[in-house]
Amino acid sequence: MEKVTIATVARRAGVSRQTVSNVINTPEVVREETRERVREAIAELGYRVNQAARQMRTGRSGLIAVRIEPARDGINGSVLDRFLHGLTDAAALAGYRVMLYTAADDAEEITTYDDLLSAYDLDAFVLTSTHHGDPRTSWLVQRGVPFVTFGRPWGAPDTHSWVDVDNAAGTAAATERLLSTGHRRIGFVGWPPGSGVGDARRDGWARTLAAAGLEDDDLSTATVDGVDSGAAAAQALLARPDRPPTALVCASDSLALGALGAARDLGRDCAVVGFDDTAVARAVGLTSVSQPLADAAARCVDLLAELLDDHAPRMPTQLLLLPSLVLRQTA
Amino acid sequence: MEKVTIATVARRAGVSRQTVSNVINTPEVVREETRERVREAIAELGYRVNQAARQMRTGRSGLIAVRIEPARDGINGSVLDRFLHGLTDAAALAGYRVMLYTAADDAEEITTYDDLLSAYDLDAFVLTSTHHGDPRTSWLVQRGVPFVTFGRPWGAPDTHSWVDVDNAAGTAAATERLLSTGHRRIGFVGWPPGSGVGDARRDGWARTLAAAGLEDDDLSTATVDGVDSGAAAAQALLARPDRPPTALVCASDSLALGALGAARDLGRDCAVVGFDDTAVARAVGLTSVSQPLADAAARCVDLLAELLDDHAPRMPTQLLLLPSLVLRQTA
DNA sequence: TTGTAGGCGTTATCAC
DNA sequence: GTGATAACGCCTACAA
Repeated sequence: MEKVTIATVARRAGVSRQTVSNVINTPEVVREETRERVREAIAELGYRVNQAARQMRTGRSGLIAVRIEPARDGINGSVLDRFLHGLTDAAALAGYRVMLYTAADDAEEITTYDDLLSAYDLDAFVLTSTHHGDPRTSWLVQRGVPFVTFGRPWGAPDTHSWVDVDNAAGTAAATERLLSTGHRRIGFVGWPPGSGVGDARRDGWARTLAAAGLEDDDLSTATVDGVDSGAAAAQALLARPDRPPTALVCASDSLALGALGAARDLGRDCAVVGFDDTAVARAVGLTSVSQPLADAAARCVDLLAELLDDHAPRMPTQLLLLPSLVLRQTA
Repeated sequence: MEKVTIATVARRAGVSRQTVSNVINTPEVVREETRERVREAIAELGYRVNQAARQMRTGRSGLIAVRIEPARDGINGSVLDRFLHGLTDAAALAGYRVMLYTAADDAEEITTYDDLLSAYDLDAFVLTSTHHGDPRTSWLVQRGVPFVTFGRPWGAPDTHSWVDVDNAAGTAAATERLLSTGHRRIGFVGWPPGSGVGDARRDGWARTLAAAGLEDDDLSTATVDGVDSGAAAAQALLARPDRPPTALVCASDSLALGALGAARDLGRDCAVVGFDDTAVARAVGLTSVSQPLADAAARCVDLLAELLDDHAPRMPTQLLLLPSLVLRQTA
């Protein structure tokens, strides 16, 4: 089986190479009859455009790069993986492929951008885990590299397109659910202030309680993420002598799992809601807020496709997606 | 900043383009003095080879493809993700990049091979989740596409290189641990026979008990994977009127988590060991067998590098890696 | 609407 | 040991 090039197709269809190229890239410019003939030849021969050759001419590779992170504490790491899967799917549909890279920190990641860009002519990047003072976005903006972030640019101006999940809406929904099932003293176990995501999750809880006239800052506690620290924090809240909470909204499934254990140890009946709908939540029947990760990934690809779709540079677009509450046994 | 090509470097170093190419690809053929001069020029200009151009000439892209699967039941899905991370790292070290693709089934995956191969000139594939009667390997062998599998070719002859983890050794270690802590009636909660992995995990348990003169087939039960089914299976075992087991080895963390719950519900003290050391195991303090995934990934890259390293086609290599037992509270 | 001519950056071949 | 030349497959002018 010889290599099938545009020339093979041209010969088979009795046209020039250029016409074949036109059929592929700008079909509207070719007469219908010719177009059909060429298409048949393409199908018969099983011709596929050679990306490398196309890339040489156009400077575009059809490749999108995204960083795969080590599964941090593991329990919440699966979020990125689900996003990755969605991204690969959506990208394939739009005619792109996903390339992976790793990096230990922001600086190393920037070095990798440089590498990837000059060696592979990457079309775009998808950044995850954005944070305050993120040096990656400014680096990319400065060189005019197309990119989208999954996660808003915390503290920085909205100069690029991004997709994010409305974390506050998630904890708000959780809190409302608890209110609707009769709870009146609803606590919150969250992270130390300063992380955009963590603050938003706390806000959703606080805002909802305030709207119900039930706000009480004493019901909120902050700690580093983890099962043990979640247990300790919940224990402190539940052991209060005066009117302890009967339900807890948690900033992560790890914290929620700890809270669940603390309640059990104290022999207390306490409703608990986690965040991220991880495998752990599914396994232990924990009610949890679920991020629409496949959807978020698809939107990232949409925005990227828009960015890469030649034509005028349009305004950066921001998308805030709503999470959903997965009801299980704990709330 | 102009595009830096091999010609720019050649001009700067005062040599021809070909000499620069030689310095990059076959340095030993260039005189040391010249080589140094060229290397300096490369560094000064920040030159990088253009993969697309190289690929056009050599037909090799420096890309390895691997399939990313949906996080199946989720609880065990993280295994693939950890492998993926290791693969990306190891590949980068060896000068390769990892490209992702998805596929709903084997047939679709084979179609994707065809696509990827003809459009992107992929250098090789890494297959995971091998199974009995896997059509993918024969397809690849037939066309001479280099590949390595993570998972042995169940039932098929060893015609290609693979890396796998010795599942039986994992459950054997778990069983030995339980024996050494005084348990004598050790049960097994596994999957229905027929899956290579599941059968191997059962074998390790059975073999170890037999060696201790304690074999008892009645202590083994099989069920589909999942927390609930694990709970049911463990419950059946533990509720036996005559000498029920005091410890359980499980084929997965999901099953183990179920077993843990069943024991608690029955008010029974029962040691439990899971398999795969997932986030859930870490979260609930479950002792579990851990696969050396980063190592496995690195070995896959080693084998691939060997395969791609020009020269004579050498014998396929098979690597069986030993898992380790992560001790936590449950055993 | 279709065809022809060049060139993208690299490496293989073959002189020098 | 080094340099000139051609070719990989495609796309973008421009000419017909």
